[in-house]
Amino acid sequence: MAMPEKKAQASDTQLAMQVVNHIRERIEDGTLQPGDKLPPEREFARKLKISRASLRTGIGYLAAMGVMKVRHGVGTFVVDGPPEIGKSSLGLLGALHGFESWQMFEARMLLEGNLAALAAERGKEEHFTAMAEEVAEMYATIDDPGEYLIHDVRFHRTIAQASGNPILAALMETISTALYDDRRKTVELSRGLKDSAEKHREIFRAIRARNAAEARKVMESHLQLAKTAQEHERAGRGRRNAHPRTKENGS
Amino acid sequence: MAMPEKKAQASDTQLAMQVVNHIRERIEDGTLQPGDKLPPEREFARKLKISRASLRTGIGYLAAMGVMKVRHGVGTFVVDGPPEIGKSSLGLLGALHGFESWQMFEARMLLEGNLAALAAERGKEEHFTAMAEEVAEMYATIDDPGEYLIHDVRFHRTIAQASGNPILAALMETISTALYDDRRKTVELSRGLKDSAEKHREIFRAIRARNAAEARKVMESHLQLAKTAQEHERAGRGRRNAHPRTKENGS
DNA sequence: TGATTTTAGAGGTCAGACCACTAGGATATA
DNA sequence: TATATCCTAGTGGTCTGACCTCTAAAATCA
Repeated sequence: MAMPEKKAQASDTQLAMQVVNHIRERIEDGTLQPGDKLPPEREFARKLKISRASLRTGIGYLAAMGVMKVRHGVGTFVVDGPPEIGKSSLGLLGALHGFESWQMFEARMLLEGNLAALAAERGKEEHFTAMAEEVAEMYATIDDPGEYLIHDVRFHRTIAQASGNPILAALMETISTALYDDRRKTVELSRGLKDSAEKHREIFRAIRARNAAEARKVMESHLQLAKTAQEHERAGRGRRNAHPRTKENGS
Repeated sequence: MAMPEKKAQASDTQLAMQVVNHIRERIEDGTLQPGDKLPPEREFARKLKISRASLRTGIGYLAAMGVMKVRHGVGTFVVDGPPEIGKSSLGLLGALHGFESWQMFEARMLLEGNLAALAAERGKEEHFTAMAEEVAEMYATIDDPGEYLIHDVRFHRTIAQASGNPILAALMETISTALYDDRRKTVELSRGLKDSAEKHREIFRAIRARNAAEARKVMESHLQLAKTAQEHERAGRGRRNAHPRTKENGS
């Protein structure tokens, strides 16, 4: 047990924080596990002796932090899957503080490079097996960019797990997610899937060989390529800078 | 301009997201700047043609992400100060996924080490000046742990800024905040403030000399010391493991 | 058997009354 | 005048309870 106690920062609504703390306790004592479903709002509110509105405020808060997941008409669940710190805040904070693309890439490269190095030092057989599998799948789906990407993501995620540091993994997950949309387009358009698969195999080999320095280096060069590819592609299609927000999120 | 468009992830409430997106646009087009105040809820809700409840849901979401700050009886403001990704989620996610202390330290050390190296490469004169000032202040407040800590934090924050990558800076800020409480106790209890100041000066010198490798190394050894000190101190006072959550968050 | 409709359960939104906090102005007091 | 106290306007916080919408599964029909 570790995380320093971090109770309701000053200024957050009392009742909402009551909900947050209640749930925190349930999580800490193991009553709530990832994937579990919360009681219906009306019932839960009655149990906590607060109004449904307040309960919802608290749940909204948890949802925003990526701890809970609300499904309309179905229920509210404890989030499952890899943790992501600050799930959806990167975009907003980015707009607010003027983050730039190259900074995202730099952050990602730095994190993944180190993740790869740590994975080389601490990875377990099971991780290697999983990585090998994903690499194989990449080769197998080299003609199906959509499928390919799934294994690509899984491969990187496995490395993150193998690093043995879930916090770093979560940070990486956060950044990757933010980069995801663009990356998807890139991968789909670039014919370089074979080269990409090759690169991934190199990374895998370095990690399995427990060569941390090499793992870091290959990983960084891999991401460097992705970055460059994306920049070219981005430069290719005309810029749409008329209005800062062109809501072209179709894809 | 950079951040990939990241519209309402599936499943988030429509109206609340409408608020979020509205504010996002205002931020992106510069209408809303850090520190700005939002209109009163009743008025704002009327303007957006949604109920106050929905508006509040959206604002709560933004507050949870660390983008907005609500002050009871005063108003709602765009957050000022250094960005922090996933402001308050680390603790919850930690409890949920079992993060451990050493992982926090490792993450911090990795981030700050790289931040220091980048600062050495890219820092500007103004940053060096600010750092020098903080170091001087540290020496000056060596007998006042409370004051000392303020400059300590500012010093590290300046390095983060000097790195030129606000995303990495934000990540480090997040982790530091989570570590803050414990760290505070540590610093107060350890008589090593003089050594600490010394260490900070070393870091500063390495950065100003633009010696990235040295900066990283010294920074890491500094944090390593802090970690060790904290562990000793933690071991010193009796453990309280009876109940996983002993709500002794007084102090 | 397979497609369609119904329905129960859960979250989403709303309106409007009332509570609580903050800051600053008005007033009383020394 | 200086200072302490009170009052009040403005703003967020909470509550109630009705009604809307969505999902998934059961019931029904072809």
